[in-house]
Amino acid sequence: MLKITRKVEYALIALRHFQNQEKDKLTSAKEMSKAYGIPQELLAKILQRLARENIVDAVKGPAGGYKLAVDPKTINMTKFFEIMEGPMGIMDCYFDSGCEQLQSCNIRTPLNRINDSIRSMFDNMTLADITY
Amino acid sequence: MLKITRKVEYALIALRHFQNQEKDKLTSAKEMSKAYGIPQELLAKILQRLARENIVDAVKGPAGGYKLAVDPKTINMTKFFEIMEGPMGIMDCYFDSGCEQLQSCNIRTPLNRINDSIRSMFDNMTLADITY
DNA sequence: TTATATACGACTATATTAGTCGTAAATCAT
DNA sequence: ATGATTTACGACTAATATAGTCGTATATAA
Repeated sequence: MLKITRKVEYALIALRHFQNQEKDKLTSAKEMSKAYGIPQELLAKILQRLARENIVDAVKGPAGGYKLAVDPKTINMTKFFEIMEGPMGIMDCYFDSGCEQLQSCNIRTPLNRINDSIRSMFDNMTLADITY
Repeated sequence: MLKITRKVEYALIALRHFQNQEKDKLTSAKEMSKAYGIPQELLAKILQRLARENIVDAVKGPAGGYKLAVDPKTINMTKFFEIMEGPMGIMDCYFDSGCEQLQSCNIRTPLNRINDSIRSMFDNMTLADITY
């Protein structure tokens, strides 16, 4: 119920890590997984996604690793969550239209309002608000 | 990711139903399950919990059913969610202290802030805001 | 006494999330 | 060149959480 996933959690830990780091210092998935007690393969996949989305830069080879590619101020949290997890809504019918009960549903409108509130809260927040 | 559960969803549908209803009119789980396409046993369990919490009154026997017991204005949403689902927090360590990674965790404080924001948003909302 | 309804715990099924594994490709040092 | 190290990525398995079902008991109106 209204929980963020580990995928998001680990991504935030990683991003915050980069911030506490010299600007262009690389950190490998291995180092980081040790430092924070996160399964290495899982963290690796998460860093890979962040790299694909150009939030971090990846450098291959020995002494390779990852570093921040952008200023965290420029990435809003709604976008960030949706990069990591796909559409963010407290109920599926915010995006999906495949709900059988739509006819008889009497709570769609108020839940949409709540949804909008949560989204706008995260819209008005950037990665920097979390990683600083 | 940040989803409400069907348990909560069905509970809200039920409560809204009662509001659109004559004040003391009883509705059985069976009727309601038909009207909204919700599995009867599941809805029944949810109504039973609402009854246990004195949010609705239950009347047994033929022609029995449920009706609102309180003014929805008097129940705040945080409390309501926690009645239905237990502790509400975007991460477990908001309540639990059993996290192995606490030492190295670098995102607890900012996530707590977000959590507080969400909770206070729901604290400032009553059931009536959803069921009207 | 029968039919209907709530009460409730135990159980099963399904979906989501978390984590692992195998393999490929880039890169650096020797 | 070759081996060690690291990213890249999809397929797979494991664990957990959510959704839904079932059996049985109890109350009550007709």
